[in-house]
Amino acid sequence: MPPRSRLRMTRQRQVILEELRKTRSHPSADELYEMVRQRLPHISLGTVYRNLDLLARDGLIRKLELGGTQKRFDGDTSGHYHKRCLKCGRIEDAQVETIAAIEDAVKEVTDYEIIEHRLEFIGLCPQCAGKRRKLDRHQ
Amino acid sequence: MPPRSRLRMTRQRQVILEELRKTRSHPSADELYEMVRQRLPHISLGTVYRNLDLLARDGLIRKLELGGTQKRFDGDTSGHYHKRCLKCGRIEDAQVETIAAIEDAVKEVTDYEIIEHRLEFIGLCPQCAGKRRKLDRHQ
DNA sequence: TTTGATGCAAAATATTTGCAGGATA
DNA sequence: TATCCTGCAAATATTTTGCATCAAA
Repeated sequence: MPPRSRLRMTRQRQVILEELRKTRSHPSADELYEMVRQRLPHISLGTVYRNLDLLARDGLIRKLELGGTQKRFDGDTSGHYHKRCLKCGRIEDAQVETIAAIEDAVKEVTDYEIIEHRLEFIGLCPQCAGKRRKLDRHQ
Repeated sequence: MPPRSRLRMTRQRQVILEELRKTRSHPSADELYEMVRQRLPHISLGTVYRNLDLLARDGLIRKLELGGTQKRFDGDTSGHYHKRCLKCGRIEDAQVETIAAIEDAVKEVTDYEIIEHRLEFIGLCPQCAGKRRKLDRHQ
């Protein structure tokens, strides 16, 4: 039997996990740091980074490696896709079913051992698309 | 008519473009810097970064925002997917057709203006998978 | 010539880590 | 009580930028 997780459920870890699960905004480490600081004013950013990494390794959360300069985190570990706004960087869940069969074609032709896949839709969120249209009209 | 690109084809820019198109390895900025330095020993890393950004904006190359800490660059701008090794970080092209229809379902239910999608297959490359199997056997 | 581009170095961003003291199981 | 964890600060890693000079068109 594989060794159980050795993670202690410290106050900091618990609050980080709760705050991340409470939001749908896929926050970056420093955004989450600000959220957590409302409840634990003395927590350090280093602790947030360390815990996000440990929680992700443990499968309790997901570390997202999408566009932008910062990594983002997702409290929802169920398989799902994301959509991302090119202009404001917002990331939301895509409301479509995951496609299990999508890996089949690759598995047939590749020498890789495929473990999972990631699908991301890229475009403009309603707000940013609206702004752009207005600008287009006037320019 | 949209304004033509204002990019001057400097020696540095040209060599960066050539070296990137010459490889299939999706190099990071500093890897490309080393490659380019073989031909232009005095080029600076800042110039490489600046040019990669400009060339990507201009659509001559692609900036890849995949896993890992560094951004990677692709001289092949045709639509294609990638596979990535979890262990060594290698990124290769996935030899499967792109699925144009994949955006249809999202477009139906989303308020986003979808421009493109990105699909990535994640797993272990043959070398790393092989190593792992060997380790498994002996441990 | 005009104006975008370069090299250099410093700055900005994002993340990781060493360490001494503290908390969890 | 044995470890694992935390806060703090320093260290890394990656990318961007100001500026004087250079070079493409």
